[in-house]
Amino acid sequence: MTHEDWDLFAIVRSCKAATFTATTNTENPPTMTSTTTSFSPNTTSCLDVSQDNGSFSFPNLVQPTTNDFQELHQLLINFNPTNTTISSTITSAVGINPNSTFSDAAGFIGQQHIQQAHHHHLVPAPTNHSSIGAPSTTGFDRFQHHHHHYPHHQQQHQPQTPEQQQHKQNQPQLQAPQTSPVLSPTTQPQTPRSRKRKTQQKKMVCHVTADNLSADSWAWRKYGQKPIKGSPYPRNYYRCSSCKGCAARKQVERSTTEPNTFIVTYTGDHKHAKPVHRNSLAGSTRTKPSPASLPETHEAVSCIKIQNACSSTSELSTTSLRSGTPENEEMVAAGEPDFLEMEVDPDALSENDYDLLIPNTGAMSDAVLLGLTNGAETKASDPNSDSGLTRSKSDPFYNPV
DNA sequence: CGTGTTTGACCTGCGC
DNA sequence: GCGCAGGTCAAACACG
Repeated sequence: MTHEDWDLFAIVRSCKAATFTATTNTENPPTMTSTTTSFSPNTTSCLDVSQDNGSFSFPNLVQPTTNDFQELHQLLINFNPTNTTISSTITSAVGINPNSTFSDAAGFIGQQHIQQAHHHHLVPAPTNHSSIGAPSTTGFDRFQHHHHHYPHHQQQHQPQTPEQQQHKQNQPQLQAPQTSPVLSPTTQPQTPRSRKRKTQQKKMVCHVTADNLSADSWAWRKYGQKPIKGSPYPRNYYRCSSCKGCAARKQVERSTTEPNTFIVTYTGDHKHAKPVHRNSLAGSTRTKPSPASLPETHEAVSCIKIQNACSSTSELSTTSLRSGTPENEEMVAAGEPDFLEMEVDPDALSENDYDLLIPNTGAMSDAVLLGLTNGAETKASDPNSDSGLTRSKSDPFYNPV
Protein backbone atom coordinates (compact mmCIF):
# COMPACT_ATOMS: atom_id res chain seq x y z
CA MET A 1 0.00 0.00 0.00
CA THR A 2 1.09 3.48 -0.40
CA HIS A 3 2.32 4.97 2.73
CA GLU A 4 0.51 8.15 3.25
CA ASP A 5 2.60 10.55 5.08
CA TRP A 6 0.33 12.44 7.27
CA ASP A 7 2.85 14.97 7.99
CA LEU A 8 1.52 16.30 4.85
CA PHE A 9 -1.31 17.56 6.83
CA ALA A 10 0.90 20.23 7.94
CA ILE A 11 -0.46 21.75 4.86
CA VAL A 12 -3.75 22.02 6.46
CA ARG A 13 -2.43 24.35 8.92
CA SER A 14 -2.10 27.51 7.18
CA CYS A 15 -3.70 28.84 4.23
CA LYS A 16 -1.81 26.84 1.95
CA ALA A 17 -5.07 26.39 0.33
CA ALA A 18 -3.46 27.36 -2.81
CA THR A 19 -2.27 23.99 -3.61
CA PHE A 20 -5.51 22.32 -4.10
CA THR A 21 -7.59 25.02 -5.48
CA ALA A 22 -6.48 24.52 -8.97
CA THR A 23 -7.07 20.88 -8.76
CA THR A 24 -10.38 21.45 -7.28
CA ASN A 25 -11.31 23.69 -10.02
CA THR A 26 -10.37 21.13 -12.48
CA GLU A 27 -12.55 18.55 -11.01
CA ASN A 28 -15.26 20.74 -9.76
CA PRO A 29 -15.64 23.80 -11.82
CA PRO A 30 -16.32 26.53 -9.38
CA THR A 31 -19.58 28.19 -9.51
CA MET A 32 -18.33 31.65 -9.52
CA THR A 33 -21.72 33.05 -9.43
CA SER A 34 -23.77 34.41 -6.71
CA THR A 35 -22.83 31.60 -4.48
CA THR A 36 -19.18 32.11 -4.67
CA THR A 37 -18.89 32.14 -0.98
CA SER A 38 -20.58 28.90 -0.61
CA PHE A 39 -19.09 25.51 -0.29
CA SER A 40 -20.07 23.26 -3.03
CA PRO A 41 -21.04 19.89 -1.81
CA ASN A 42 -18.90 18.18 -4.30
CA THR A 43 -15.88 17.90 -2.20
CA THR A 44 -16.84 18.74 1.25
CA SER A 45 -19.44 17.84 3.64
CA CYS A 46 -19.85 18.96 7.10
CA LEU A 47 -21.36 17.22 9.96
CA ASP A 48 -22.12 19.03 13.06
CA VAL A 49 -21.77 16.79 15.98
CA SER A 50 -22.08 19.39 18.57
CA GLN A 51 -22.67 17.78 21.82
CA ASP A 52 -22.67 20.72 23.97
CA ASN A 53 -23.26 24.32 24.04
CA GLY A 54 -19.92 25.01 22.78
CA SER A 55 -20.19 27.19 19.86
CA PHE A 56 -18.23 28.20 16.90
CA SER A 57 -19.73 31.53 17.07
CA PHE A 58 -17.84 34.67 16.49
CA PRO A 59 -19.44 37.17 18.72
CA ASN A 60 -17.55 39.93 17.12
CA LEU A 61 -18.91 39.00 13.80
CA VAL A 62 -22.39 37.95 14.40
CA GLN A 63 -25.02 39.91 16.07
CA PRO A 64 -28.12 37.92 16.48
CA THR A 65 -31.34 39.64 15.95
CA THR A 66 -34.89 38.72 16.26
CA ASN A 67 -34.89 37.93 12.64
CA ASP A 68 -32.18 35.46 12.25
CA PHE A 69 -32.92 34.69 8.71
CA GLN A 70 -32.70 38.26 7.71
CA GLU A 71 -29.59 38.61 9.68
CA LEU A 72 -28.12 35.66 7.96
CA HIS A 73 -29.00 37.10 4.68
CA GLN A 74 -27.26 40.26 5.60
CA LEU A 75 -24.36 38.27 6.74
CA LEU A 76 -24.14 36.65 3.42
CA ILE A 77 -24.22 39.95 1.73
CA ASN A 78 -21.48 41.15 3.88
CA PHE A 79 -19.54 38.08 3.30
CA ASN A 80 -19.61 38.47 -0.38
CA PRO A 81 -20.43 41.97 -1.43
CA THR A 82 -20.00 41.03 -5.01
CA ASN A 83 -23.02 38.89 -4.92
CA THR A 84 -25.73 40.17 -7.06
CA THR A 85 -28.10 37.41 -6.40
CA ILE A 86 -28.19 35.74 -3.11
CA SER A 87 -28.95 32.15 -3.29
CA SER A 88 -32.18 31.33 -1.72
CA THR A 89 -30.60 28.38 -0.12
CA ILE A 90 -29.00 29.19 3.09
CA THR A 91 -26.61 26.47 2.32
CA SER A 92 -24.69 28.81 0.21
CA ALA A 93 -24.91 31.53 2.71
CA VAL A 94 -23.65 29.19 5.23
CA GLY A 95 -20.61 28.81 3.24
CA ILE A 96 -20.80 25.13 2.91
CA ASN A 97 -19.70 24.79 -0.55
CA PRO A 98 -17.12 22.19 -1.02
CA ASN A 99 -16.09 23.72 -4.21
CA SER A 100 -14.58 26.37 -2.20
CA THR A 101 -13.79 23.56 0.05
CA PHE A 102 -14.19 23.92 3.71
CA SER A 103 -12.03 26.92 3.79
CA ASP A 104 -14.36 28.66 6.06
CA ALA A 105 -15.77 25.72 7.77
CA ALA A 106 -13.09 26.17 10.31
CA GLY A 107 -14.76 29.20 11.56
CA PHE A 108 -17.40 30.68 9.45
CA ILE A 109 -19.37 27.55 9.33
CA GLY A 110 -19.47 27.49 13.00
CA GLN A 111 -21.27 30.65 13.40
CA GLN A 112 -24.39 30.21 15.24
CA HIS A 113 -26.55 31.81 12.69
CA ILE A 114 -25.00 29.82 10.06
CA GLN A 115 -25.69 26.64 11.80
CA GLN A 116 -29.17 27.64 12.48
CA ALA A 117 -29.80 28.44 8.92
CA HIS A 118 -28.15 25.26 8.07
CA HIS A 119 -30.82 23.35 9.73
CA HIS A 120 -33.46 25.11 7.90
CA HIS A 121 -32.28 24.01 4.58
CA LEU A 122 -30.59 20.77 5.03
CA VAL A 123 -32.22 17.57 5.77
CA PRO A 124 -30.73 16.30 8.92
CA ALA A 125 -29.33 12.91 8.51
CA PRO A 126 -30.15 10.27 11.02
CA THR A 127 -28.04 10.72 14.01
CA ASN A 128 -25.07 8.72 13.17
CA HIS A 129 -21.67 9.75 14.18
CA SER A 130 -20.22 7.11 12.02
CA SER A 131 -21.51 8.71 8.92
CA ILE A 132 -18.00 9.57 8.15
CA GLY A 133 -17.49 6.06 7.16
CA ALA A 134 -19.64 6.30 4.13
CA PRO A 135 -18.46 9.20 2.18
CA SER A 136 -19.68 9.73 -1.26
CA THR A 137 -17.95 11.11 -4.18
CA THR A 138 -20.24 14.00 -4.31
CA GLY A 139 -20.05 14.75 -0.71
CA PHE A 140 -23.43 16.29 -0.77
CA ASP A 141 -25.10 13.30 0.62
CA ARG A 142 -22.65 13.52 3.39
CA PHE A 143 -23.81 16.89 4.23
CA GLN A 144 -25.51 15.94 7.35
CA HIS A 145 -26.32 17.33 10.67
CA HIS A 146 -26.95 16.09 14.06
CA HIS A 147 -29.65 18.48 14.74
CA HIS A 148 -30.30 17.12 18.13
CA HIS A 149 -26.98 18.56 19.02
CA TYR A 150 -27.73 21.93 17.75
CA PRO A 151 -28.45 24.15 20.62
CA HIS A 152 -29.32 27.01 18.38
CA HIS A 153 -31.69 24.97 16.47
CA GLN A 154 -33.71 24.74 19.55
CA GLN A 155 -34.24 28.36 19.60
CA GLN A 156 -36.72 28.06 16.89
CA HIS A 157 -37.94 24.66 17.73
CA GLN A 158 -39.09 23.61 21.06
CA PRO A 159 -36.82 21.17 22.69
CA GLN A 160 -38.03 17.71 22.02
CA THR A 161 -36.02 15.83 24.51
CA PRO A 162 -34.69 16.36 27.95
CA GLU A 163 -31.31 16.30 26.39
CA GLN A 164 -32.18 19.19 24.24
CA GLN A 165 -33.67 20.99 27.11
CA GLN A 166 -30.52 20.52 28.97
CA HIS A 167 -28.59 21.89 26.09
CA LYS A 168 -30.79 24.84 26.07
CA GLN A 169 -30.24 25.38 29.68
CA ASN A 170 -26.60 25.23 29.17
CA GLN A 171 -26.85 27.96 26.67
CA PRO A 172 -29.31 30.45 27.93
CA GLN A 173 -28.42 33.17 25.54
CA LEU A 174 -27.46 32.99 22.00
CA GLN A 175 -25.49 36.12 22.15
CA ALA A 176 -24.24 35.73 25.59
CA PRO A 177 -20.54 35.83 26.03
CA GLN A 178 -19.07 32.47 25.73
CA THR A 179 -19.04 31.00 29.10
CA SER A 180 -18.10 27.52 28.19
CA PRO A 181 -14.79 26.65 29.68
CA VAL A 182 -13.82 25.29 26.38
CA LEU A 183 -14.68 28.40 24.59
CA SER A 184 -13.44 30.87 27.02
CA PRO A 185 -9.81 30.19 27.52
CA THR A 186 -9.43 33.33 29.51
CA THR A 187 -11.96 32.19 32.00
CA GLN A 188 -11.21 28.59 31.70
CA PRO A 189 -10.28 26.95 34.91
CA GLN A 190 -6.75 25.85 35.27
CA THR A 191 -7.89 22.29 34.89
CA PRO A 192 -5.94 21.94 31.75
CA ARG A 193 -7.22 18.89 30.12
CA SER A 194 -10.51 17.33 30.64
CA ARG A 195 -11.32 14.73 28.14
CA LYS A 196 -14.84 14.65 29.23
CA ARG A 197 -15.24 18.20 28.31
CA LYS A 198 -13.62 17.50 25.08
CA THR A 199 -16.11 14.89 24.20
CA GLN A 200 -18.86 17.24 25.10
CA GLN A 201 -17.55 19.94 22.94
CA LYS A 202 -19.33 21.06 19.94
CA LYS A 203 -17.79 19.55 16.91
CA MET A 204 -17.97 20.22 13.29
CA VAL A 205 -16.98 17.35 11.16
CA CYS A 206 -16.16 17.97 7.57
CA HIS A 207 -15.29 15.60 4.84
CA VAL A 208 -12.94 17.03 2.36
CA THR A 209 -11.02 15.70 -0.50
CA ALA A 210 -7.32 15.77 -0.50
CA ASP A 211 -7.48 18.54 -2.97
CA ASN A 212 -9.37 20.69 -0.60
CA LEU A 213 -7.59 19.68 2.46
CA SER A 214 -5.70 22.85 2.79
CA ALA A 215 -8.56 25.11 1.97
CA ASP A 216 -8.68 26.50 5.39
CA SER A 217 -8.11 30.14 5.75
CA TRP A 218 -7.48 29.92 9.42
CA ALA A 219 -4.01 29.55 10.64
CA TRP A 220 -3.41 26.23 12.24
CA ARG A 221 -0.47 24.93 14.03
CA LYS A 222 0.09 21.28 14.39
CA TYR A 223 0.64 20.18 17.92
CA GLY A 224 0.28 16.49 17.80
CA GLN A 225 -0.23 13.41 15.81
CA LYS A 226 -1.56 10.14 16.99
CA PRO A 227 -2.24 6.85 15.42
CA ILE A 228 -5.84 5.88 15.67
CA LYS A 229 -6.75 2.38 16.47
CA GLY A 230 -8.51 0.70 13.66
CA SER A 231 -7.23 3.13 11.17
CA PRO A 232 -4.03 2.86 9.23
CA TYR A 233 -3.86 6.58 9.19
CA PRO A 234 -2.83 8.77 12.05
CA ARG A 235 -4.79 11.71 13.26
CA ASN A 236 -3.26 15.11 13.22
CA TYR A 237 -4.05 17.72 15.77
CA TYR A 238 -4.02 21.38 15.06
CA ARG A 239 -4.73 24.41 17.09
CA CYS A 240 -5.40 27.89 15.98
CA SER A 241 -2.21 29.83 15.74
CA SER A 242 -3.76 33.12 14.91
CA CYS A 243 -4.43 34.06 18.43
CA LYS A 244 -2.94 32.88 21.62
CA GLY A 245 -5.46 31.25 23.81
CA CYS A 246 -7.80 30.51 21.00
CA ALA A 247 -9.63 27.36 21.85
CA ALA A 248 -10.22 26.35 18.30
CA ARG A 249 -8.93 22.92 17.50
CA LYS A 250 -8.81 20.94 14.39
CA GLN A 251 -8.28 17.29 13.81
CA VAL A 252 -7.49 15.82 10.48
CA GLU A 253 -7.57 12.21 9.65
CA ARG A 254 -7.90 10.24 6.54
CA SER A 255 -11.01 8.31 5.92
CA THR A 256 -10.40 4.63 6.10
CA THR A 257 -13.14 3.95 3.63
CA GLU A 258 -12.18 6.60 1.19
CA PRO A 259 -8.51 7.31 1.36
CA ASN A 260 -8.91 10.30 -0.81
CA THR A 261 -11.24 11.83 1.68
CA PHE A 262 -10.15 13.44 4.86
CA ILE A 263 -12.17 13.90 7.94
CA VAL A 264 -11.63 17.24 9.48
CA THR A 265 -13.09 17.83 12.87
CA TYR A 266 -13.30 21.28 14.31
CA THR A 267 -13.76 21.81 17.97
CA GLY A 268 -13.69 24.78 20.13
CA ASP A 269 -14.28 28.24 18.99
CA HIS A 270 -12.25 30.96 17.46
CA LYS A 271 -12.38 33.88 19.76
CA HIS A 272 -11.15 36.19 17.13
CA ALA A 273 -11.72 37.12 13.58
CA LYS A 274 -9.79 35.53 10.85
CA PRO A 275 -6.27 36.75 10.69
CA VAL A 276 -5.68 39.57 8.32
CA HIS A 277 -2.62 37.86 7.22
CA ARG A 278 -0.84 34.91 8.44
CA ASN A 279 1.92 34.97 10.83
CA SER A 280 5.35 34.48 9.67
CA LEU A 281 5.69 31.67 7.31
CA ALA A 282 8.94 30.78 8.87
CA GLY A 283 9.11 27.13 9.30
CA SER A 284 6.24 26.55 7.04
CA THR A 285 8.34 25.72 4.10
CA ARG A 286 10.65 23.24 5.50
CA THR A 287 10.37 21.25 2.42
CA LYS A 288 12.58 21.99 -0.42
CA PRO A 289 10.62 20.38 -3.12
CA SER A 290 12.47 19.33 -6.12
CA PRO A 291 10.80 19.91 -9.43
CA ALA A 292 10.64 16.23 -9.97
CA SER A 293 8.71 15.77 -6.82
CA LEU A 294 6.21 18.34 -7.80
CA PRO A 295 4.36 16.91 -10.70
CA GLU A 296 1.30 18.84 -9.85
CA THR A 297 1.96 22.12 -8.28
CA HIS A 298 -1.25 23.98 -8.26
CA GLU A 299 -0.37 26.73 -6.02
CA ALA A 300 -2.53 29.69 -6.31
CA VAL A 301 -3.52 32.70 -4.45
CA SER A 302 -6.87 32.35 -2.99
CA CYS A 303 -8.20 34.62 -0.42
CA ILE A 304 -11.24 34.76 1.63
CA LYS A 305 -12.62 37.96 2.73
CA ILE A 306 -15.20 38.54 5.28
CA GLN A 307 -16.77 41.57 6.63
CA ASN A 308 -15.48 42.63 9.93
CA ALA A 309 -16.19 46.04 11.12
CA CYS A 310 -13.55 46.02 13.72
CA SER A 311 -10.46 45.17 11.84
CA SER A 312 -8.28 47.39 9.87
CA THR A 313 -8.21 47.27 6.16
CA SER A 314 -4.77 48.67 6.22
CA GLU A 315 -3.79 45.32 7.43
CA LEU A 316 -4.58 44.05 4.06
CA SER A 317 -0.95 44.07 3.63
CA THR A 318 0.91 43.69 0.50
CA THR A 319 2.01 40.50 2.04
CA SER A 320 -1.42 39.21 1.55
CA LEU A 321 -1.62 40.16 -2.00
CA ARG A 322 1.82 39.53 -3.13
CA SER A 323 2.28 36.29 -1.43
CA GLY A 324 1.56 34.31 -4.49
CA THR A 325 4.28 32.17 -5.77
CA PRO A 326 5.30 32.33 -9.36
CA GLU A 327 3.15 29.34 -9.88
CA ASN A 328 0.19 31.07 -8.47
CA GLU A 329 0.72 34.15 -10.38
CA GLU A 330 1.08 32.20 -13.48
CA MET A 331 -1.99 30.28 -12.82
CA VAL A 332 -4.02 33.29 -12.00
CA ALA A 333 -2.70 35.09 -14.96
CA ALA A 334 -3.68 32.20 -17.09
CA GLY A 335 -7.16 32.47 -15.84
CA GLU A 336 -7.01 29.34 -13.86
CA PRO A 337 -10.29 29.39 -12.10
CA ASP A 338 -9.57 29.58 -8.52
CA PHE A 339 -12.72 29.30 -6.59
CA LEU A 340 -11.82 32.31 -4.62
CA GLU A 341 -9.77 34.01 -7.13
CA MET A 342 -12.21 36.77 -7.70
CA GLU A 343 -11.87 37.79 -4.16
CA VAL A 344 -8.24 38.26 -4.55
CA ASP A 345 -8.39 40.90 -7.11
CA PRO A 346 -7.12 43.94 -5.25
CA ASP A 347 -8.67 46.22 -7.78
CA ALA A 348 -12.02 44.79 -7.17
CA LEU A 349 -11.71 45.30 -3.50
CA SER A 350 -12.24 48.58 -1.95
CA GLU A 351 -10.97 49.11 1.50
CA ASN A 352 -14.48 49.23 2.64
CA ASP A 353 -15.41 46.03 1.03
CA TYR A 354 -13.64 43.90 3.45
CA ASP A 355 -11.59 43.94 6.47
CA LEU A 356 -10.13 40.58 6.32
CA LEU A 357 -8.26 39.03 3.57
CA ILE A 358 -6.73 35.74 4.18
CA PRO A 359 -4.28 34.81 1.58
CA ASN A 360 -3.66 31.25 0.86
CA THR A 361 -0.10 31.85 0.39
CA GLY A 362 0.55 28.51 -0.96
CA ALA A 363 3.92 27.79 0.24
CA MET A 364 2.68 24.30 0.40
CA SER A 365 4.18 22.20 -2.15
CA ASP A 366 2.93 19.06 -3.60
CA ALA A 367 6.04 17.54 -2.33
CA VAL A 368 4.47 17.87 1.02
CA LEU A 369 1.24 16.61 -0.29
CA LEU A 370 2.93 13.76 -1.89
CA GLY A 371 4.67 13.12 1.29
CA LEU A 372 1.30 12.51 2.71
CA THR A 373 1.09 9.48 0.63
CA ASN A 374 3.97 7.96 2.41
CA GLY A 375 3.96 6.09 5.61
CA ALA A 376 0.35 5.70 6.38
CA GLU A 377 1.47 2.82 8.41
CA THR A 378 2.30 4.20 11.71
CA LYS A 379 2.57 3.13 15.20
CA ALA A 380 -1.12 2.86 15.12
CA SER A 381 -0.50 -0.73 14.47
CA ASP A 382 1.40 -0.91 17.65
CA PRO A 383 -1.13 -0.65 20.39
CA ASN A 384 1.54 -0.97 22.94
CA SER A 385 3.21 2.14 21.87
CA ASP A 386 2.24 5.17 23.75
CA SER A 387 4.52 7.37 21.85
CA GLY A 388 1.76 7.37 19.41
CA LEU A 389 2.93 10.21 17.37
CA THR A 390 3.42 8.58 14.09
CA ARG A 391 6.79 7.55 13.03
CA SER A 392 10.06 8.39 14.47
CA LYS A 393 13.33 8.90 12.77
CA SER A 394 14.00 5.29 13.33
CA ASP A 395 10.85 4.38 11.60
CA PRO A 396 11.43 3.04 8.13
CA PHE A 397 8.58 5.23 6.95
CA TYR A 398 9.90 8.26 8.57
CA ASN A 399 9.98 10.87 5.96
CA PRO A 400 10.93 14.23 7.35
CA VAL A 401 9.65 16.98 5.20
C1' DC B 1 14.15 35.75 16.40
C1' DG B 2 9.58 34.28 15.53
C1' DT B 3 6.91 30.70 13.86
C1' DG B 4 6.09 26.07 12.55
C1' DT B 5 6.79 20.85 12.77
C1' DT B 6 8.20 16.65 14.95
C1' DT B 7 7.64 13.37 18.43
C1' DG B 8 8.31 11.09 23.03
C1' DA B 9 6.12 11.62 27.25
C1' DC B 10 2.38 12.59 29.89
C1' DC B 11 -2.48 13.13 31.14
C1' DT B 12 -7.29 11.86 31.16
C1' DG B 13 -11.56 9.28 30.42
C1' DC B 14 -13.47 4.98 29.75
C1' DG B 15 -14.30 0.03 29.67
C1' DC B 16 -13.32 -4.15 31.87
C1' DG C 1 -7.54 -0.74 39.91
C1' DC C 2 -5.64 -1.52 35.50
C1' DG C 3 -4.83 -1.04 30.76
C1' DC C 4 -6.05 1.09 26.58
C1' DA C 5 -6.86 4.81 23.51
C1' DG C 6 -7.16 9.44 22.53
C1' DG C 7 -5.68 14.17 23.38
C1' DT C 8 -2.14 17.40 24.77
C1' DC C 9 2.35 19.13 26.24
C1' DA C 10 6.76 20.72 25.40
C1' DA C 11 11.59 20.24 24.11
C1' DA C 12 14.25 19.99 20.09
C1' DC C 13 14.78 21.29 15.73
C1' DA C 14 13.95 23.58 11.05
C1' DC C 15 13.11 27.51 8.31
C1' DG C 16 13.01 32.33 6.56
